[in-house]
Amino acid sequence: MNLNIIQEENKIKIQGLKDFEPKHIFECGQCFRWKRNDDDSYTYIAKKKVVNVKKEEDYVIFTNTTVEDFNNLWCDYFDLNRDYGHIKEVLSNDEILADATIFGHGIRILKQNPWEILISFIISANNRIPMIKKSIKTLSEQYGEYIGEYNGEKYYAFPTVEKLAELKEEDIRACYTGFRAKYVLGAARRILEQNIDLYKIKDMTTEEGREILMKFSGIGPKVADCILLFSMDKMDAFPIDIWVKRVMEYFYLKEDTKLKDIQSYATEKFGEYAGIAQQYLFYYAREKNIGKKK
DNA sequence: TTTCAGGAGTACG
DNA sequence: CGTACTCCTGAA
Repeated sequence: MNLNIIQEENKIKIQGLKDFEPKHIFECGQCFRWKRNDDDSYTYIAKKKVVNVKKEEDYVIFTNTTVEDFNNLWCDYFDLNRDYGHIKEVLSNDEILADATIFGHGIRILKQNPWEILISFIISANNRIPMIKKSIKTLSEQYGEYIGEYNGEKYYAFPTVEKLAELKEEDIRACYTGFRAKYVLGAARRILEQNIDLYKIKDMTTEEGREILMKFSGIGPKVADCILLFSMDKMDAFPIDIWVKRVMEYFYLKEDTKLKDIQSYATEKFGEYAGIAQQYLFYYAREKNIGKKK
């Protein structure tokens, strides 16, 4: 992408960034820690940095960062080297996706941290987004490293594997994780004790990765696919949550289709971009309340 | 005011 | 395959 980067004090303005809409990116179900501010900007912490992102007309403004960090960190994090325009064009051969990609035109898949995503999506099981956010926020505030303040809000890193592994189940339960506390603790201890390198899963096939992840107690097919898609570059992983199930049944399949059958239908239809299609469909379904019974 | 249904994937029977 | 798990929201 040909970008024009303008540096101003502690912020940089990027001109010509296509297919980038903060609301679409942060509210399509892939992340839980970006905080929406009153001015429609979003603030977040990653790699021990707090950054604020805002769209203003043709500019995307990154505040509290440098050109260096943008190039080394955020460029990759926001998947800026992937041509979403092309992907949308391919997906638009399907009539439904043609609509969904227009509706969520600024969606990008963030390249998030595998450990944080693994725990976050264990917490997401059978849970609602506001509660998931609350759990992760509390866990970070209690057990993560303090990084800094932005706009009056304190920001903490996500707790390390070691830190979570040494806690008691009640400590984790106190962070509103409910029955998932034992899964969170179990995952941390298992990774530590068996010296599991989550980054190695990136080099495996999606199928192999899914198999490994599902060996964790608390990780089923949906959570495994979220981890693969959101932190391991597996763009063909197709997580089926209640919204995706609804939207797939509403537009393509009959009611009460088995998850396995939805899965294989999506793989066949959307192929290597199934995961990206999933994001457009999820956002479309959730914002428009599609398929939900009254 | 209090009560209770609704919502969400996974483990386990 | 059916059922329990957890706890906040919002309607009754």
